[in-house]
Amino acid sequence: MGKKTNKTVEFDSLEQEVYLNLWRTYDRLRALEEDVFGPRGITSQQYNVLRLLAAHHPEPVPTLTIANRMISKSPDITRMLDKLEIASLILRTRPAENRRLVLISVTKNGLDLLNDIALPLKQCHERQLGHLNPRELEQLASLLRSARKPHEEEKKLWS
Amino acid sequence: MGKKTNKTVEFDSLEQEVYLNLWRTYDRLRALEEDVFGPRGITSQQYNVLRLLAAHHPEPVPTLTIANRMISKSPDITRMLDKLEIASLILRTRPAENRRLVLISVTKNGLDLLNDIALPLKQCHERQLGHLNPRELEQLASLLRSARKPHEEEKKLWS
DNA sequence: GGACAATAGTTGTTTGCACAACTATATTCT
DNA sequence: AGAATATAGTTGTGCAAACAACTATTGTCC
Repeated sequence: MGKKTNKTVEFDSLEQEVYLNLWRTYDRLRALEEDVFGPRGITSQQYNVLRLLAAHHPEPVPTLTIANRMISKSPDITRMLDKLEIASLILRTRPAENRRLVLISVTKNGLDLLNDIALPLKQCHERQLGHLNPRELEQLASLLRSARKPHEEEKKLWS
Repeated sequence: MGKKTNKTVEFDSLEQEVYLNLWRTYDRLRALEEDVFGPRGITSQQYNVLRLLAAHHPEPVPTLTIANRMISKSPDITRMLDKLEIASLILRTRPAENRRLVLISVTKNGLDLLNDIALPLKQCHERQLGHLNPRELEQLASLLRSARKPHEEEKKLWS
């Protein structure tokens, strides 16, 4: 009784164990990424949007296409793009042919930011996962893909 | 040029690929869990706190010990416990021996909620990951543990 | 035993996320 | 051509997370 117990919380199932490990691991690695993005005044979601736009550059991309390709879906896409526009990292245009669309393109500023962040980010990824060998990394990526496969909506092919 | 390109965003490194897969997979599976917790007016963080308290029950646990064992660290522990206390799922006491501490214990209500949620949650985990076989699940859990190992502070042994 | 430091929580503030309701534009169907 | 429907974004609101500054209590050490 009086003894300071250090009981561990057992898992209820193997599936739960995997899920909690997934959560914890994501959380730990995310914290490292935030050390890269935070000081540069950008979130990792915003970075991924810029990355997507750069991949399509110089073609612009409609707002909701971006939203659908985001890793973590954000109904807040408008306000997020607002911030990127204020920082003049992106540009919005409303084409005359279809005035419902708002087309987004990355600016020179945006491309420069991507460029500046590339090396520190690569180093961050190295710190995050560089201790695993390529075989383990491939295996992990593959298992993660299988894990979420039944839960992916088609058409939403991010990255 | 005029052609509707459907360019995919390439990964800059294997590590980045794994990290983005981790993020996406976590996000997809989390959405499923929220379907279980949301309607019951509890978050998965709160659930994990109750689970921790139940594992120690009837011994109470100090506030910051809980905070340190949480999967995703929350500086917001006080306000989170406020909500659990209002829902009378936990109880707070300030021991006379050390009045800095606030000891938390789970109530009958809290234990009942855990009980009610156990089956639907188990079914959710089954939906999340039941399509992987036990060998794959073990392998995934193991790779996830290795992945975050260098980033775990000792002493913060969650679960 | 009184100043200083360490421990344990709390509160303030800002930003991000989620859900839903809303506006504007284009397409379809009779 | 005009009503109904579908598409594309935007805005309102409430809740949760992140970071830092603050209070209260206890322990340490001349």
